[in-house]
Parts: sequence; structure tokens; C-alpha cells
Amino acid sequence: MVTTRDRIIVATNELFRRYGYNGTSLSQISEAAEATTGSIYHFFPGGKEALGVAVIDTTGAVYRELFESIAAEHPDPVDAFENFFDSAADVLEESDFVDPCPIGTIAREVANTSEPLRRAAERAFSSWIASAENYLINSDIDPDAADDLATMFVATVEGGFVLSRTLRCTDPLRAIALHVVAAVSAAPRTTHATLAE
Amino acid sequence: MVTTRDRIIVATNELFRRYGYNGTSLSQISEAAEATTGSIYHFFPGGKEALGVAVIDTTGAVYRELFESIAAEHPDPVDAFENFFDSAADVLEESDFVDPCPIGTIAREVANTSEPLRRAAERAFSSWIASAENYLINSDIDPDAADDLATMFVATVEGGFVLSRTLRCTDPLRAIALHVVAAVSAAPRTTHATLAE
DNA sequence: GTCTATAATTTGATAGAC
DNA sequence: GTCTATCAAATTATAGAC
Repeated sequence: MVTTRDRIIVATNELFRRYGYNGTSLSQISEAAEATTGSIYHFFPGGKEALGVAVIDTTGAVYRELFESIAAEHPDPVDAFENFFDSAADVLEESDFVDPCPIGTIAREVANTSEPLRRAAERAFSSWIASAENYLINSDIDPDAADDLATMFVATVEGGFVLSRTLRCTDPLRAIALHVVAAVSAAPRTTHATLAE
Repeated sequence: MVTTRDRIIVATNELFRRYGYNGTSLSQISEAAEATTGSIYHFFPGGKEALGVAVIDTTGAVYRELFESIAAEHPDPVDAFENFFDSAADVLEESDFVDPCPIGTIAREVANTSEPLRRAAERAFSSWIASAENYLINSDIDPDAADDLATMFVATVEGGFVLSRTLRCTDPLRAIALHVVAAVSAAPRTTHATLAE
């Protein structure tokens, strides 16, 4: 069942992807969500800022789960990261280069003006890094290397989105994918004790 | 001689770094630049958008020149990239995590609403990639590898800024630097014909 | 080139009926 | 929970004197 609250969050997410946080007005949200400002303030008494936090938390979890579902289908991390970047490039192109995710944009807009929003973005980024790190360790990448690798992965996703979206071309995203994959390939593996020892 | 036009551009750049494009008002700019709105419109008849384009073009050139001056001092690309990321991390920390550069933020805010601003950001990114590629080729990196490497460099800078600024910690930037440096080290070199042949 | 004054619109947010 | 009406403040931009 789609509640009014859900409709507001989904519509706001779509608007933030296109216009960012400061570029989206409550009247736009009201219209797109088919909910009056009274309704918006009923569900989000904290106003636009509280709504923004809810959008970031929701979208952050969706993207973490997307990564984890791709990871679950690809035991080899090289395959998983290749697949993730390929999918991201396809989605970007099909959407006519609308940002796939509003979190990075909002993070940059409000990092110096809203602690609640900044901390929501921090939660999202940290959860992605932790998820990627966990997957890498379970795929026998050395734990000491996994953290840096996961951090670099999230950074390149963010950087790739900005470049590809601004240049309106998926080449940057695909060039970056090659290097992330190379870094994963080159990473030291966990050495397991064998039965023969 | 510092002209009024210069003052407006510098002040706007500082405000955009902190609050983004949509988060900065003309009244803030007027106050920070010590110039009335009449003056702002005198120098930028196209209003806020035209001023934004001027800011992006100016800052884009400044950062390209910064990279080129670091490159000129370090013949070995590994040293150059290491130095660049180290400096960036230091600057970010010293400024209490204010964005060092407004271009990526503006690019994400307006990519779907202002073609003049989007194209200005595209010019800046492309000039950085071209500059890094040119330097890599002159440092005997294989030209086929140099383009992808330069693209990845710019993407990781952008991604590293978002992560480190949002997490208020330079670790991401430093983790990323390690991987960029590793990618440069692993890149194929140009094989030169020698006199002995 | 710089100034003040102001137009026209939109912003985020609230009050109170139903 | 949803609605309409409305507030005060801020927004970009312009006009015209100096």
C-alpha cells in the first residue's frame, strides 16, 4: 500500500535528483506528490530539512541494497564491480543523464549549513563503504586492503556520476570502471590455512 | 589592481564553495563583495547565471594552473599525483572542510536546468582531463592509457572531495591517493627507440 | 560606474476549519 | 489526515538618479 508519506518521499527524491536540495521548492514537491503543504508538514513537522533527511536515509538504504544484490549474484568481486558500473552507466544514459542519486549533490550543497542533512549523507556514504568492505573481505580480499578499496569504490562512483552527467557521456564512468576493476584484481588476497599444512 | 568585477567574482566563488549556487543569494554576494546589485548587473547583465559562468571559468583555470605548476615541479607522475592529493587534503582540513572548489557542486545542481552553467562546468572538467593527460604523455605514460588515467584522476578528486568533506575527515582522500598512485605506477610506459638500435 | 528604491514573484512555514 | 488561506521574509531583477 502506497501511503501519502511514501508518495512525498518518492516525489521529493525524484525532484532532488534533478534540481538538488536548494533548487527544489515545497510547492514543486506538493504538486509532484499530489499532497498539500499541510500534509507535508503533518508527516514532516521538521519541514523541508526533516523531509530531506528522510529522503537521504531512504535512498541510501536503497542503493546499499542494490549493491548487495549485485554482490550476491557475483562471487568474484571483479565481476561484481564491473556489473555495478555497467548498470550505472546504462541507467544514466537511459534517464538522459539525470543524476541517479541525490545524496552527493545534497551533501555538497548543505555540508556547511545543515548538520542533520550532512550527517544523513555521512550515514549513507559510510554504510556503502562498510557494505563494500564487508563484501570484499568475504570474497577473500585482504582486510587491510578492503577498507581503502571500498572507500575508493564509493568515491569513484560519486566522481564518475559528476563527470558523466556533466559531460553527458558515459565514457568517464566506463574509464573509471576499468581502473577500479584493476585495483580489485591487484589487491592482496587472504591466505587460507589448508588441510595439507 | 583589484577591480570591482574581480571583487565580485572572488566573493561569489567563496560563497559558492560554502553554500552552492542555489544556496547563495545576490544579496549575500552584494554584501560580501561590497558592491551593490546595480554594480553586479552592470558587470554581469546576464545576472546570476552569467556571474556563475564567469566564476566557473575563472576557478576552472586556476585549478588547471595549480595542477600544472605541481606537475612542472615533479617530473615523475607518481610524485606529482601524491603531492596533489596531499596538498588537497591539507587545504581541506585547514579550511575546516569547506569545499575547495565550487564547480562540482554547481555542476550537480544545475546540470538539468542551465545549459550555460552545465557547459561551463564541462569546459573546466575537460580542461583538467586534457591537462593531466598531456602531462602523463610527456612523462612517458603510454598515450592509450593516459586518457583513462587522467579521467580517473579528475573523477577521484571530485569523489574524494565529497567523501572527505561530508565525513569531515581526510582519510578518504588519502585512501584514494594511494590507488591513483598505484594506477599510475602500473600504467604502461612509452618504449623509446634508443641510439643503440 | 555606482547608488537607492522598488517591482513582481516565490519561498518555507503556520493556523485553523473540516 | 487533508484542506484552504495566508503570513512574513527573501528572491532575482529593473529603473532611473547621480
